[in-house]
Amino acid sequence: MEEGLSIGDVAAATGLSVHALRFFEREGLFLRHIPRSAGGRRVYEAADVEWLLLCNRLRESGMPIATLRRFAGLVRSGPGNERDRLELLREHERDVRARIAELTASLEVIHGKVVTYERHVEHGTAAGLWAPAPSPP
Amino acid sequence: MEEGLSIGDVAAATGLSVHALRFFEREGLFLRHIPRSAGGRRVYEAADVEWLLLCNRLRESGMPIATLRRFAGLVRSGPGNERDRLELLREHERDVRARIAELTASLEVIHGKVVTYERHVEHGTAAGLWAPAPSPP
DNA sequence: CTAAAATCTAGAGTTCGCTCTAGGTCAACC
DNA sequence: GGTTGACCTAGAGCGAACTCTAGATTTTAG
Repeated sequence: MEEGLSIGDVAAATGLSVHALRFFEREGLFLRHIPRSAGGRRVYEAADVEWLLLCNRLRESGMPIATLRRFAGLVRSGPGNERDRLELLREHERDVRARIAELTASLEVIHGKVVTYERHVEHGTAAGLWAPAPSPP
Repeated sequence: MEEGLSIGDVAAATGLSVHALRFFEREGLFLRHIPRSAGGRRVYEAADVEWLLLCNRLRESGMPIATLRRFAGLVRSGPGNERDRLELLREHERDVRARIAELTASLEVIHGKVVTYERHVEHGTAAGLWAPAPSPP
């Protein structure tokens, strides 16, 4: 057992499938070319896993692959473009905040419906319910 | 100009495209069969628009079309299944809260990155930045 | 009356983000 | 040394949710 992680190790460590890892590589989402062993297998390092964990955060928070690729490209091309990286991250932060606000607004509507239905189920009050013939939403 | 809204009116009122409205109909997302005019055109009513606005909220908050179809089916089949509707809505509310929590957690990580880059850009501190050769994330 | 705009149906096409298959090679265990 | 299991490449396939096309009809405006 040498230094270096197999694709299976990385999959286990990141929650990504081996298919997804090969896909990420094709998409140019890594910070470096992943070297191969004598037998042609990918050999990863801990830093790759850390990067992938950040990628997971960015993906989970709704960043599209294309944007992630841009960010990876900026990081890959080394120091000097930190302003660009900052701008990209700030924009994503704005998007995430907007998405949270939107979800919170929807949540209030949905919770209102839940409360209405709870009252209906418990007290037989039908006011505010959607129904085809008798009562509306 | 009689009672009844054209598909274009409903598109304008809901923000959905006319294509999407026809698609929604094929998918069984309406609470009733939308009647046609003498010339074969869809004739909607205000209640359809209200339902679509709720659909928009549910869709924006991440409810899949399949679930929306189940909900529409419950409402369509009239009184008697309010417990099922309540359960469906509660489950969705749980999903939305979970999604908000996930986004909030990611937001903290992202905001941390933003702060790190801000410090770097303003003070030349590179600690905590991803870079290929010199400095890691 | 005519030309343009809106609508119709049926079905094909698109985008995103993987996921899976086929047909191998390579490595690890007993 | 053989057989299982992990891995390889290239490329096809998939599910979700629309979106668009084609070709015909209908409505509206001038």
